[in-house]
Amino acid sequence: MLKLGDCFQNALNTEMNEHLNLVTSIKVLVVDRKMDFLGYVADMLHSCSFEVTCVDHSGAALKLLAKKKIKFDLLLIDSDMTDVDVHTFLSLTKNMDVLPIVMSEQEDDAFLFEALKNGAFLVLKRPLTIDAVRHMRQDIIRERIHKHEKCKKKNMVVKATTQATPIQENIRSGRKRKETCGPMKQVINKTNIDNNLLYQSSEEEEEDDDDDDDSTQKRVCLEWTPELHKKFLDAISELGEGRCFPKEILNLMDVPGLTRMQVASHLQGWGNGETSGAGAGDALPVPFTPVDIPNPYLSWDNFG
DNA sequence: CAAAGAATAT
DNA sequence: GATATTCTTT
Repeated sequence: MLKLGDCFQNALNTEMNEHLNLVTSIKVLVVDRKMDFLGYVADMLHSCSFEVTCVDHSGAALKLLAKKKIKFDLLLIDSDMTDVDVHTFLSLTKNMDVLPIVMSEQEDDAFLFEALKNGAFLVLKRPLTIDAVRHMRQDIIRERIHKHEKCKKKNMVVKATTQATPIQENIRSGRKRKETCGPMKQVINKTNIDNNLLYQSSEEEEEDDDDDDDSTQKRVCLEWTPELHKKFLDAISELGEGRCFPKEILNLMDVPGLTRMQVASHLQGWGNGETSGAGAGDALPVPFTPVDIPNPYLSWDNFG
């Protein structure tokens, strides 16, 4: 027997579950090279019911973020990392779906500005206080609420538009890819991030790559910021424009977390454009000195 | 097999 | 249009 009140109760329950989902299992990745501080921060985060993963250098952090095995809400980075400059690190995480928060000893505006410009959500003074952590938690929850509401709206729109269409199962346009029979390409990459991982707390979170809460997970992709691009150019000019291979560029750039593929892709895209021409619209005032470019066909137009 | 480079896909 | 991913060649 269904009483009128039950419906109401159900609605209330689902709403409560919704809220519960939005305020629990907030995952944070902490990056700090100092172990003791890492422990201190982790404890504090735990006490505010965060799920904490700690890492002692940025390379490990970038790998974890790129793998997307765990969907981190928050990235807490110490400003003085040995392996890479914070601002570079920030720009690397720009398009990943996390809120980056920088912990810093410094308080000057120059630093603050640079960090914020590079995508930091907040810059906090060290040592972290419990209050700051509580605030961070609220930031995340607010973020989640906004996302959730956007999602709900989107779903409603989708439902409305696809009302009467039969479920056309993915006949992807164009040619079919990899329909070849034979051993599936299921090479499990043995990534050894565990070497760099100090510890992972909370449960062992083994969700497959289905979307957990919020549907579409944003595709992460690297943004080639001017800083990164400068490193790239420096590497190339050091190698000589003639023979510069992605792997060597990668090594020379020495940016943790950057992959050879990404460099290759950038090289391809960059190479298609103007290669150090007579400065049509070069965005960067990089003192790029081309080394032995064979250019026997200088424009004859110059001679009338 | 690994890496580069070209061709596509997102 | 920028970046990623896949395919083909080296």
